[in-house]
Amino acid sequence: MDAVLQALADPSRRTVLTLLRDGPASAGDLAQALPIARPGVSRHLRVLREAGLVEVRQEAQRRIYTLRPEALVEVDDWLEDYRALWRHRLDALHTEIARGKRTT
Amino acid sequence: MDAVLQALADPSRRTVLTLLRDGPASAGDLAQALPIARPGVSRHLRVLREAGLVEVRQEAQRRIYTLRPEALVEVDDWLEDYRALWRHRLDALHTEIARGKRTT
DNA sequence: GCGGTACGTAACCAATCGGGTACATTAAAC
DNA sequence: GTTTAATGTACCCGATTGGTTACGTACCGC
Repeated sequence: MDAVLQALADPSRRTVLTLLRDGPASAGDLAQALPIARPGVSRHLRVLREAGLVEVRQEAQRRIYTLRPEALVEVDDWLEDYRALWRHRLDALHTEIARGKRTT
Repeated sequence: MDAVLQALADPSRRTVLTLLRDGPASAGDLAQALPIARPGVSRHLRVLREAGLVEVRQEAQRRIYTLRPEALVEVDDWLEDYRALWRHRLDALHTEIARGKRTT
């Protein structure tokens, strides 16, 4: 969980995930799609891999990266504890509007 | 969105959110529950506030922080694009694995 | 007023991060 | 075996982070 949220904090890494949603891609392809040089992308990919968000397979000299969306289930589960709260809050808000009241 | 994920990357800040799930708390209370000194907590609270994850109200000398779980809806929405993917993956693991195609 | 309490902010510092360039490595092609 | 392509790693460097202590500020009780 920690590693996943850490990985998601960086915009470049989130872009990589977005790109991989369209299908697997090589490190070079990903680097070309980003505004940073290849070694930088390589390090981002390492972080994503260690967080379990992508997996890699070797294909000749290329390393093909694939999205592992299951890793995001951790985040989904973490959110679960808050979902009830924000739903309750939105409900309460609607109720207050309906009744014309305010709290606190 | 960016600010929210940035805020969530730090474990101390996530702990603050967890604490606030039990109800509003003063900055001092939160600091006492964390292994870091009050000024550090103050800065964490600032980050959380600027991300919209908490809100403050003044009560005499104390500043009472309240969770704003709605801010997490952003993350929930961001996850949405991936949810379909991981469900599909879990659902049809055996059939989809054979997919080795890609475009150049 | 004056002192104490509860904060936030400023200044500082060590550590980490995210970028770059240069080099190492691996596999294919010849 | 030498060359070329693809990619990771090592190293450096400036910026940011997360923690500290010291200080400033607002509020209450006296």
